[in-house]
Amino acid sequence: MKKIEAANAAEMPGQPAKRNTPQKAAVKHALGEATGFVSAQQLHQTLKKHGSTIGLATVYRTLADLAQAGEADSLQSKDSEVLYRACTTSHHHHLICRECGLTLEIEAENLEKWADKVATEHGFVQPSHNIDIFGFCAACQSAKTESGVAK
Amino acid sequence: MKKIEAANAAEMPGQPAKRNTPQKAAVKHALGEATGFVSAQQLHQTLKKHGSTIGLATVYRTLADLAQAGEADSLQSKDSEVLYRACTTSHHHHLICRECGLTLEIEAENLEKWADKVATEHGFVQPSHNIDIFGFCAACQSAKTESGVAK
DNA sequence: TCTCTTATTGACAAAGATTCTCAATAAGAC
DNA sequence: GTCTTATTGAGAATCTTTGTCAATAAGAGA
Repeated sequence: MKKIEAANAAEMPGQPAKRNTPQKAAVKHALGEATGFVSAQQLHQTLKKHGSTIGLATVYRTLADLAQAGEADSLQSKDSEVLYRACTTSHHHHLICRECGLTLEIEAENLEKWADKVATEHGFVQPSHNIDIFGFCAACQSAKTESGVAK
Repeated sequence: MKKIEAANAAEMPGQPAKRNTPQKAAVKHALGEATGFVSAQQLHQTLKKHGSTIGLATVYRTLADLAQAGEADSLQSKDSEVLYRACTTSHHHHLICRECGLTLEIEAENLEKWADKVATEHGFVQPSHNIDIFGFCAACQSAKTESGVAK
């Protein structure tokens, strides 16, 4: 509590200089390893299973940071928990298997334009959108059919 | 606990015959009155304000039923709570104001086709999708500009 | 390399939404 | 009217997520 007026010019206001820690690296790595969307809880379990002593709060904090930095996408599951996934930073959408969680990134330039157009037509500004497609992937589909669980 | 083997043939399996109650009607009515998406908590507050003694659990149960019956649409808010809205049972999407919650129903036939096509192309079956557009409606926009809170 | 500031961490508490439990009530059929 | 049982309300219980705070350690400078 000695230097008060030092950090006033060199840094972004409100961004106090991030530090690289093994915990962040671990979360990032674990997220990259996951095949589809995973919850913070799941990620925490996985990390512990691999010997990490990382705290649950840290996992939440790191995921929130990644999501804000655009390095992860988030999504609400049916069970009211938030799921995360490592992603490219460019804008895109997802095709997600309801059974196994397999996730494909899809692009849809026309869709972006359509969404913006609809918003503008109705007088809305700063439009953003949520577009995700769900279904059963080929593998899960045949697995289901074979076991006779046809709806 | 006397008759055990009676209800085996006449009723749908697992659907024990719904009953009409004033509580259900009240929830349904309150949901219809709301202008945009509302949470179960909000709805419960509203109902209490109007003199109803309905329980919170009942509101949750009723909303879940309505959503399942296709009479209400649900949506996850940023604060990890589920929002509901009375809707037409036909398939549609929403254009939602981030500020005041004003909600417009929009149709997009081409979009439906596109979503199904993308899913099919990647081997996915039984496709469904989540498409919602957010933005600031004209009213909220001008309110913001006038108060000088331009981003 | 050593020191110093302070961002970050981990353990736990706390908040908040949703679900569960269960005795009491009342809808609908006979 | 009677009876069965779906439904209700109140509160407990559960679950996810966020906040708190002392202890730790990353990174810059000496």
